[in-house]
Amino acid sequence: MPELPEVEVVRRTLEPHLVGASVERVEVRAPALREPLDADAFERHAAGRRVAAVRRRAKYLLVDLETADAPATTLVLHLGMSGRITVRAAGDGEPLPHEHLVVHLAGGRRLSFRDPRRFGQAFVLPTADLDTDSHFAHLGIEPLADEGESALDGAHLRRAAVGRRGPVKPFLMDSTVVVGVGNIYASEALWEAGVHPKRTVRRIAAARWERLAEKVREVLARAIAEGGTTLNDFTDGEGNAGYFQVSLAVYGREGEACPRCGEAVRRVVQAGRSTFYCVGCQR
DNA sequence: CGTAGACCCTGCGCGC
DNA sequence: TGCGCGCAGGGTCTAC
Repeated sequence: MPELPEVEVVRRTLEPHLVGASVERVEVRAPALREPLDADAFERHAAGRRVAAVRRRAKYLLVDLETADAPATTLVLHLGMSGRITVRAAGDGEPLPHEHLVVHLAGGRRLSFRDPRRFGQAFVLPTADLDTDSHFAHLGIEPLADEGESALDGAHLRRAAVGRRGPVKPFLMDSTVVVGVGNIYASEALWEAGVHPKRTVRRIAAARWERLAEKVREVLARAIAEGGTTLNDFTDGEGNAGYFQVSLAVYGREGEACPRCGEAVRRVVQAGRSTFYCVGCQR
C-alpha cells in the first residue's frame, strides 16, 4: 500500500494530533512482525515522553520523543505492504483486527498500528543513533529534498548508474540510489518520462536521466497532493482514503488504452514485481 | 560487487 | 454459493 507519498500523507495527518501529546504507555498487543516487537524497549525509551515532532525518512515514519532527564528517542514505524496507522479517539476501545501496537496518549486517545501481512516494523531507539542504524545507514537521497547537494536530479541518477547493469525500473526502486519510489510510482514515472522499463541503465543519456528525475519528483508530489493512492485499503492517519488512483496512467491497467497514444498497456514481471508500460510511447 | 530469485504473511477478487 | 489460485503497495537474505 504505502510508497513515499502514502507515508507522507499519513505523517501530515498524524502530526497535528501527536505533536505535544504525552505517551503514557505503549501496549504491544501482537509482537509477531518480521522483527518481533520489543515491549521492554518501548517501555524504557517511549513511555512517559512527549512527542516533539513527526518526521519521515524514506518510507519510515519517525516519531521523536523527548523528556527532561534523558536523551531524545525516536519511535520508528514502517507500514510494509499492508500497515495502517490511525489515531483513535478516547473511548473508542474495541481492539482492532491485526492491531500490533497501541500507543496510549494522555487524555485517552491512542495511536493504533495494524498490519495484517506483518511486513511492517516498529521499534524505538535513541535519536542520535538513527543515521547509523542498519535500517537507515544505506538509504539513498530523498527525492523531494530541496535543491542542493543531495537533491534528486539527472546527475545523481547518472552517477549512481555508473558501473551498474540491468533494467532501469528496478534501479529506480533501489533504495540505496533514491528512497521512496515503489512499484506503482516507478511504473508511472517511467511512463511520464517515456522511458521503457526494460532499458538498461547503461544506455540512458544525460538528458533522459534529467527527464526521469524530474518525472519521479513530479509524480510523487502529485500523489501527495491528492492524498495518496488507494488501491484496496490505504487511508491516512484519520482514516480517509486517497484519490491518486484515478490519476494512474498505466499501473494496474493492463489491456487498457494508453492515455497518451492509445496503445494497449502491457504488464511484465521484473525482479518479481509487476511493471506496467506502453510500447507505443516508452523507448 | 551487483543482480536475480526466494521468502516473509494475510486478504481479496476472480474464474470455475 | 463456495473454493482454489494468483496476486498485492516492501524489504532482506541467499545464491550465483
